[in-house]
Amino acid sequence: MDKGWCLALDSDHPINSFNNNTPASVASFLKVRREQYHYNMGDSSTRMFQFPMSLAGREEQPPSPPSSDHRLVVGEVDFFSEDKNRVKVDRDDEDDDDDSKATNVVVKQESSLGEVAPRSNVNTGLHLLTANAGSDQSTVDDGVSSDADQKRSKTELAQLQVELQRMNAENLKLKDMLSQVTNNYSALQMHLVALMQQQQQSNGIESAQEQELIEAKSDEKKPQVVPRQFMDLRPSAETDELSHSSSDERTRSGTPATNTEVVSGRNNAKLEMGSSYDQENNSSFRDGKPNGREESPESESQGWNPNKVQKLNSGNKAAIDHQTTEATMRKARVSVRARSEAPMITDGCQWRKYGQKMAKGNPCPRAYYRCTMAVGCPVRKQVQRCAEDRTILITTYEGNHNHPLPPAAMAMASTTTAAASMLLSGSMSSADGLMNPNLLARAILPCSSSMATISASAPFPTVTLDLTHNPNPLQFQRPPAPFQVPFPTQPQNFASVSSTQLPQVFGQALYNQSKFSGLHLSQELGSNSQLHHQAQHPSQSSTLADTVSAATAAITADPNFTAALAAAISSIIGGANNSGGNNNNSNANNASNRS
DNA sequence: CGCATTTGACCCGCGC
DNA sequence: GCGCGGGTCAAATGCG
Repeated sequence: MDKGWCLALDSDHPINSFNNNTPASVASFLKVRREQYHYNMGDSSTRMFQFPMSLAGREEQPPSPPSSDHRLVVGEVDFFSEDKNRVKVDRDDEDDDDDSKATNVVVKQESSLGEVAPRSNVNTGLHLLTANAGSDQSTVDDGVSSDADQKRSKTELAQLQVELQRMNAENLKLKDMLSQVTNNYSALQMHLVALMQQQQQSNGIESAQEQELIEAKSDEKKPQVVPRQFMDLRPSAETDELSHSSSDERTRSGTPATNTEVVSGRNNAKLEMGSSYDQENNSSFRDGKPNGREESPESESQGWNPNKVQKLNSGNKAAIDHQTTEATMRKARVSVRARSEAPMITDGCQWRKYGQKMAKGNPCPRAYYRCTMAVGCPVRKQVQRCAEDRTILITTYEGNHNHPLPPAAMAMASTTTAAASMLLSGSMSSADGLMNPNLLARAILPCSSSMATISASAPFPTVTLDLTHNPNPLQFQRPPAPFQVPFPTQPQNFASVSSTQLPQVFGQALYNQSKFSGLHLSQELGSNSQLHHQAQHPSQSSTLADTVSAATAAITADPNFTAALAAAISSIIGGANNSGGNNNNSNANNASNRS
């Protein structure tokens, strides 16, 4: 500890370090003072030097006073405690900024506590410490400080304390706001899903028999299914069973409840986490049956309960319904097209290549990667160059990370998750299972719907973000450096965001609906939010974090986004009439083509 | 030696 | 049922 304090001693320690607004920073600041004071005053200052120590010890150090004498002092002068002394000081400071008053209070406490250090000593120490280091030496040499200096230093200290407390209070407020927003968002989501579920039920019924059957099923499923779609993109565990059963069985009443129960333990856990866990849980993308391979005891993911419901509802419906249902059962994918000379875009995650195949219709091989940032992380991606334009790199992401992500990875991860989330949630909505891609795209990318396309023709619901065009032609004329997501570019307005920033903007736009932007502030908060994976590492701040924050701020502040999102939700709710429900995404074809 | 990549084999779904 | 193509596995290989 002491060593640490010594190291913390910085002669140039700026007062404005308090901007960090953390007790730790204050503590370190005070530590410096203590160290200097101790140096100046020698042993006689022992008690007094406990003053700063108590401050520091509160936050970052175990209270281990060198001697018992100091205990009283520690307790009494701890500004972070709720004790009366502190309150008194605060009140005095707030009520009256009079320097002398504040000074008096402090001195009183110290005097009463320690009864040792003469006022001059205390003041001298504070003065020395408060003043810049350069002046310390001179002051020490003089051995005496003026009352004005003493008062000034005391006042400054008091002001800093007040400021600190004010910031703490503000911080708490922000936290409350964040949690409130998160809760509201979750509640809204649940409500929306519930509404859609109801509409599904009412609309999907074609015959009395079917209706009965369906109702029975949906009742069983409701509680579990509904949340899952939003809270967890990952394919429901039921999938496993579903996969086991033949397609014929799917249309039948099947065993949704049973299925759910089978995996309920896992699902519940995930739901409780609120998150993120992986959607795919594992290994394979295919929706096939369970394969005996190592990774997938649990399953492959394919389906969602809503899908089942739909199937039940429209069991004998046309091939279209079947098609859309099938597609929905698979995982949503997010495909990003970007120009890059690099073999792979830098998205902040660690990937391990596990396969490469030649895809039909493209002379360029397709590489398969899986996320290695955590064991068992289900996220995979495929990387392939565009056949037409080899400078375009197509990266397709699947799944959600089941581990915290560094800020650098968060942008893309949140992008994919948000896109998938949007895709799936939107897919529930539209009539005849087809949703308006423009609407969705607009909701996702309010500034340029043309960049996001949705494909139902692909084997998986896929959102494609085309970052190869730039709404603002001037912005994309950057050298063909390896594509990096996101670019730590200068902050810009959301409305004029460059295509290269879209991933992060895109992701954050939705991601932050649940997490809000302040996220960097606390880790604890992250656990609440439902949609996803990532709990950030606050420690890894960087320009990226700043960029993300800037984008987030811009997005949340952008009325267009709000409007677009509202429109999307309205459409989803309103458009559910025809739909059997949940299905997917529709239209535009693109992305992954299975030739 | 450990880890990552390569690459052929295998599994699976789908269409014919 | 067979072939095709996508996706994954895992032994072989390469690299630091």
